[in-house]
Amino acid sequence: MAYHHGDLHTELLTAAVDVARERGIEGLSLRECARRLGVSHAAPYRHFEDKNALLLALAEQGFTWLTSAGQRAMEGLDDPRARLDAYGVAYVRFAVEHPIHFRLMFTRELETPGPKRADDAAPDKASAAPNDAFGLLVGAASAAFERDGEEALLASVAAWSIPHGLAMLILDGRIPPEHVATTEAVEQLARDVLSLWRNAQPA
Amino acid sequence: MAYHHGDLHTELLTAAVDVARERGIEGLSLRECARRLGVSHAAPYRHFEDKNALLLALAEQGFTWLTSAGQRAMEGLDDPRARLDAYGVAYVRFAVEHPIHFRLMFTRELETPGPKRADDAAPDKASAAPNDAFGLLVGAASAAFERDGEEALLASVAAWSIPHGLAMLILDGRIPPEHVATTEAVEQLARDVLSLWRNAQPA
DNA sequence: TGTACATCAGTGAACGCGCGTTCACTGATGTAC
DNA sequence: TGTACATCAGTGAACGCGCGTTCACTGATGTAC
Repeated sequence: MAYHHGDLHTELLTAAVDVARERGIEGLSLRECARRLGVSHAAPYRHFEDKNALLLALAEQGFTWLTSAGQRAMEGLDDPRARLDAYGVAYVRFAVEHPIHFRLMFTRELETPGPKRADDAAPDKASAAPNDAFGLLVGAASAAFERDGEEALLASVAAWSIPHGLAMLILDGRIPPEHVATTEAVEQLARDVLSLWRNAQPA
Repeated sequence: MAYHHGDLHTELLTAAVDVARERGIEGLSLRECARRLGVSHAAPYRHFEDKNALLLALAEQGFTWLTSAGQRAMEGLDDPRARLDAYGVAYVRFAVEHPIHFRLMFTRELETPGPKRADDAAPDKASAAPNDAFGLLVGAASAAFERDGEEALLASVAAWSIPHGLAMLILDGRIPPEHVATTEAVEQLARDVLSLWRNAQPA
């Protein structure tokens, strides 16, 4: 293997996901990633400022993937409610397929980079990726619930809660295994849950 | 202060919550808890077998509290849908008031004690506390959705997803602050979200 | 009431660990002429 | 085509850190007689 690695940046991202899947996100270390890639433990620092930067990069990648998965799912659908449900199903599927990314995306501390809490400048170089994903949701939700302005936000939160909650419950192992054994089963479960609420009667 | 501490067991639990609130669950260490209680760092081992045991105790405490909060919320209500909604609101409120407990309750690895994975005996001394909380939910959900048997589970998952998702989104800072500024605001938000779904039309 | 003793909850020194990060370095790569 | 040089991506030794856990110990507590 050459001295120069080729694409260590990208490989670090995927190695990090592998490690985190095996050991949990808390068990993830840069040194272990380097080890697996057959590279010295200082090498990652040529590609990421620090560990947090790598985690942030994964989160951003996750938001990008989620956005395109959502767009793909809603493609060709016209009915606003069908579109919203499709997004919800895609959301749950994304979480199940990319659990590390998903968790990282919602780990609050990652948002504002690092330990420079009381800093001055630090222009919050949060990426636009989360906003894209969220914007997509707001659009779909306000159309489906026929709300706008102030109420669009409420509709978005409502629309978001179901797939988010279901995704979290699945990732945390709270759903009986037979309902999450395959991707198809997961999608079916998500659809069933959504339709159960659609058919709910006002109290 | 006496040589004997009085009730170190209990105080360790509350100290752990304090530390975790400040530093995050990953930043929680037994040594820091001991430090804060003015006790040597070995003292906790008189009360908990290891760190994981303390975390488990907190999770169990959380389930107990959640169960009684749910029962209290549904007390005196007859309509099944009103009962389910009350449980949901209480659920979100509990998460906001006890975020550390809540997260610990759903951190999967905690369920089966410690590193004895390939062990033989280890009769899985998981407590009944989670089952109580879950049983309460299943009962409320199947009554509200008028499902039983196999479908009761689906109804439960559906009923669980909304408050769980909303709770997680709040804890992870994804809901605009004005909606979560006070306990009352949180309860109102939970009610609004639930009623939005109750009034949703079939697609 | 007093004494002997078992028990229990603390102490503090010590262990080994893996980690994040920095640093001066060196080998590889590619570009200007 | 060949050479000089800047740049960049690696290396490996070293730093300091806080942690979980164990151990032999000691001081306090309470009970039996």
